[in-house]
Amino acid sequence: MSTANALIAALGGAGKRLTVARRAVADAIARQDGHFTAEDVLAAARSRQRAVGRATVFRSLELLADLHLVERVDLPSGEHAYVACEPDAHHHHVVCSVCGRSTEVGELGLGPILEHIESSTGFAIDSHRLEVFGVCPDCQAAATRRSA
Amino acid sequence: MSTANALIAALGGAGKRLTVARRAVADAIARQDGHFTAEDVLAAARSRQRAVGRATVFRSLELLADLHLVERVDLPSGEHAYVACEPDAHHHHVVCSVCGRSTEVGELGLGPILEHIESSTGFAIDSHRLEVFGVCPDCQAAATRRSA
DNA sequence: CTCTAGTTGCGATTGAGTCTCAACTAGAGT
DNA sequence: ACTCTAGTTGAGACTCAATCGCAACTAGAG
Repeated sequence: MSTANALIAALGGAGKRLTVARRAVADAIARQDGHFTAEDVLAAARSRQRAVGRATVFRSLELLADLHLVERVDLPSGEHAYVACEPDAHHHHVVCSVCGRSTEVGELGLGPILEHIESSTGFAIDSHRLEVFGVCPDCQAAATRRSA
Repeated sequence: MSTANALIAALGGAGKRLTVARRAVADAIARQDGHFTAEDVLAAARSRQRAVGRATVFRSLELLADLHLVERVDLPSGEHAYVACEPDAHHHHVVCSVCGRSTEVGELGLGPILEHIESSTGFAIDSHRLEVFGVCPDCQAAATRRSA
């Protein structure tokens, strides 16, 4: 599972200790498909006989979020979830509202739009969040099949 | 306070009863400047001797959100807040991270971007949320003054 | 004025997320 | 390999927003 290793390596690179608990969290995240909640990670770690304390999961998630290895997403339902993501470029997530899987999309020319907002409102914009929700190809196909 | 009346009128138009509790909630929302949390509304109603039950505030907020009279915003801190907004056009909010005041900005050519996402990912997009955080002109001025 | 479905609000409950603090350990130093 | 210590962990108590159940209430139709 290279993703878990990538997470772990990144932690090390940030001068953080590579503890067993963090490896367990990284591992749990790596095998999540799509978005996941803190509880998911907690349960995943627990079910793989490497239980991790609730507090630790939250702390690790916060740590990973700081390093931009995971990103926090607020689902339309109001739930707080996370998605693993590439740390490099600025990007956004498209979340499937049926299966929860998420896909990254790169920066897409939001820049000019933000500039426009800055100049028209006078705000000094320092962050933004674009969350897109829809139905992924798989679920669309499944839906079509079902209704046919 | 025309905003409160607008909210109330809209409720009536949607076939909902115009109860005292709802008027109180509408009133509380109308005098909020910027975003507010459910607790703010609760406290506001309470302090104006027209106390409203906690549950009722949440129900009313949900109702107003359904009618697009308020919109739910997730602050970077993870807090759930609401902002009053015009029900008409599609628009987004720019929230000041210092004072919390929010400004509406209209639709800004996000359409093409979403289409691009649809075609490149195959997702059938049904909703999106753009939240922009920055510092409003007033707070920028205040900050400049302080550091000068 | 009456009737009743839509609403309300109290209080209990849930549950995510935080905090405390003693015990533990990764990894640098020797 | 052994030691030392600051960073880290975890159990569980705790907080507090948010939800629920249900009996009482009331807006508004008839």
